This record gives sequence, structure tokens and C-alpha cells, in this order.
Amino acid sequence: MSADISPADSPRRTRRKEARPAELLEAATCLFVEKGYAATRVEEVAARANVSKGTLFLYYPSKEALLKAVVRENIAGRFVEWSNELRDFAGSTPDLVRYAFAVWVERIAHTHAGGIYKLMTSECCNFPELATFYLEEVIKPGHDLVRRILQRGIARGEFRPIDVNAGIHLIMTPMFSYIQWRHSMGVCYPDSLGISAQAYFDMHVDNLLRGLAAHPQ
Amino acid sequence: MSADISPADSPRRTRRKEARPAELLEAATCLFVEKGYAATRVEEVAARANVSKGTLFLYYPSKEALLKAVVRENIAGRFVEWSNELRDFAGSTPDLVRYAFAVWVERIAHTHAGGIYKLMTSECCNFPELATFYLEEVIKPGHDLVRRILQRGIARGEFRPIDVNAGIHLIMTPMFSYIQWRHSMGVCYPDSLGISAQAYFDMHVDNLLRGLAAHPQ
DNA sequence: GCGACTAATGACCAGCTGGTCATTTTTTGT
DNA sequence: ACAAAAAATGACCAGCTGGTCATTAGTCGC
Repeated sequence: MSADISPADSPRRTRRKEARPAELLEAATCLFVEKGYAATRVEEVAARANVSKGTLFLYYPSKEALLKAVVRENIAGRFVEWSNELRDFAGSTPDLVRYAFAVWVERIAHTHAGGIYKLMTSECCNFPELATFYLEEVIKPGHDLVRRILQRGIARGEFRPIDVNAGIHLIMTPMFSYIQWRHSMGVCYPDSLGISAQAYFDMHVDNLLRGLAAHPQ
Repeated sequence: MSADISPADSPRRTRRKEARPAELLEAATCLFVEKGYAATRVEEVAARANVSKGTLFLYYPSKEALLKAVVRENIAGRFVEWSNELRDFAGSTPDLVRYAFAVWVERIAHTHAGGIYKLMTSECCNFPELATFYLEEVIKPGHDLVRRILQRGIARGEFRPIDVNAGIHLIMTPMFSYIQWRHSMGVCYPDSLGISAQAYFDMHVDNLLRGLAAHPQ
């Protein structure tokens, strides 16, 4: 399944000492996220990375391979690190949720990784294998983390006993909605959200935790 | 602003008695939503509508004009109707929220209109004027309706007094998230939501109302 | 300085797609 | 029935873009 996205998508010719230029991936990531896959010309990517088009095809056999590399690049096994953070968290679960949102905004929403999600939702119908890959490598691990948060809260009697597999969405939904907005309407009309990102998340988290609370005050 | 999307985008030649064939818009809507704007060939649209490519250009001067027409078509002033429904609703505001969600799922999420939203988020960067149009004609009126629901709940003492302009998102977010999923990952992997659409909305609405409740039980 | 090898280039190609228009088919009016 | 007008057609075109490859530039060892 993910075989097609493996490093087998390697340069057409012999490997060279130097690793694949990071500038190419960087440029491709920005352009794909900004303009979409179809609307981005490989020549633009090359130009932005300050190389010629021919050089690009020296490192990636096709435009599609470049897209796969971009998606691959931006999932860097961050999940183990987060999993540890979660395990070691000492405070209350509501505080943990607040912390998780803050971390997520900082490390996903405001980095390239967020743009990749938008890219996936836009293009996944045209590249089902990429969708599979993303689902397995990003969405599922993400859900697993969130599930543990909910289970923690319920086990400690802080949250009411909801169906955790469903409840996952209560936390994911505001996160992904924000990303989606940020990379669509938000690009053209940054004020169309009506409020600041901070206010948006504060409100969502606040209302979310009120709803989840086992003992309403 | 919306001048560019007005009926001025009319046929190249003389108007004919017969109105523009609805089949063309229907076909274009389906294909744009399914495959995206760039990936859809005008010839496909024509074929799906059982006319030739030439005929399509007889009614729409360009592919972009066709896209505009598609977006235009799918906003049909439904807002006045809903506004009246809202005014006449007799029950409690929590019940109104439940009702609004149900109606929205039925009339938006499960119709073409939902696909248009996905289309907009995918393409708005490339067609800013379309984004403006959609924002003014769809998003804003939608927000206005939701705002009135919140104000009603607060005025009647059913909801706690939150900032309504922010609170709008509490209701909109699950709606748009669902649409987004349904037209991206959901196309390839209908089970990737993990739960049924019904369960998804039930949970969101339930938790939302708990969070909004003025007097927790 | 020189040959051998690697890296980079950009002119070029093939195929596709939005858009055109001379021609054909259908409808209308009498 | 017939001609004139309207509507529909699809072969065709121009321009663009992903991808190629012969050529050039650069580097390393000696």
C-alpha cells in the first residue's frame, strides 16, 4: 500500500553524495499548499528552489512522486514524542486538553503540516493511494492520541463516560476546521473568521470541556 | 463585486427561447464536485449532459463562467425561507438547534450544495472573486441565521451569555467539518469517520448544547 | 594541466485541453 | 413542401505543460 510512496521513488540516475535538496521539497510544499497540485507547474517549483526543471526531474521521476515526497516529508514521526508527552503529563485532563490544543496550533496549524492536510482533502480523490497513506500514517495515529486523552479523563472521573471512538471528533473537529479555513477562505479574506484564532480556540475548548465535564459546576 | 458573476456571463450568440439546459449545470456540478475544477474537462461535462462541446460554449463563454454559474445556481435564495422557519419556531432553543442541524444535513450536506462548499474551499484561492461572492451570498447569510438562534437562546435564558459572533462557529464547525470529510476522505474511505453521520451529529449537538446550557442539570 | 566522471541545464517534444467556427441538422413560418 | 432561421455539431487550432536528453559546466585525482 505505502510501497508506492516509499523511498523507491528515487532519482532516475545514480544516487549522488549530496542528499536530495531540501529546497525542492520546501518549494514544492509551499506551492502545492498555496496554489493546489494541479495549478502548480513543475517549472515554478524548480525556479523557487533555484534549479532548472531538468534538475528537478533528476531527483524526482515525476510530479506525482514529488507530491508523495512532500506528504511523506511532513509527517516526520512526531507521534512518539507526543505520545510520551501525553504519558508524562501530570495535571488534570481538562488542562491536558488545553495544552494539546495549544501544542497542536503551534506545531501543526502554523506549520507546513497544516497545509498538507488541506492539500490531502483537496487532492485525495485524485490520488487514492496517497489518501490511504495519509489516513494510516497521520489520521489514525492522531486519533489514537486523542482517544487516550478522553480515556484518561473518563478514568479519572473528570469527563462523563462518552463513546471515546465517537468523542474523538469533538476534539478533532475544531482543529481541522481551523486549518481548512486558514488555507482556503482565510488566504483571501483573513478576517472572514470574524474573530482571532486565539478567541476561536478558546471558545471551542471552553465549550467542549463544559460539555464533557462529569460534574457541571 | 458580484457583477462578474451576474447573468452578464451570458451566451455568446443570441438568446434562444429555451432556457439554458439544466443538464449542463447539473453535469458540471457533479463533475466539479467529484473531480475538482482543474481535473474536469469541459468535454466530459458536455458528454454527461448529452450535448457536444460546441453546444456547451454556446451557453457559457468559458469554463470559468461555467464554474460561476454552478456556484450561483446552488445558493438559490433559500435563506429567506429558513429565516421564516426560524421566526415561526415555537419550541425551546435547544430543540431549535437540533432541528436546524437535521434540516441542514438534509438540505445541504446531502445535496449538491454541500459539494459546492468543498469546491469553494478547494478553488477559492485561484478564483478570489468567486470567494468574495460565496462569502457574501452564502457564508454571511448563514452566519446571520445562526446568530439569531444563539441570541434567541440567550434571550430566553436557555443559553449562557456567550459572545454570539464567536459562538456562531460552535454550530458551524461540525457542519462544515462533516461536509469537508464527506467530499474528501469520505469519498475514498466512507468508513474513515469511524461512526455514522447520525452518531456524529448527535454527539456534536449533544455536547454543544451541554456546553451552552445556562443551567447545567 | 588534463582526462574522466558527475551534476546541471534548457531547448525540445508529445499529448492534452480550452476554445473556435464552417458545416450540418432541426425547427419554424407560410 | 420549401426556404429561412436557429441550434447543434465535431474537426480543428493554439498554447501550455509534464517530461526528455544531448550538451555544457563543474569537480576530483593525479
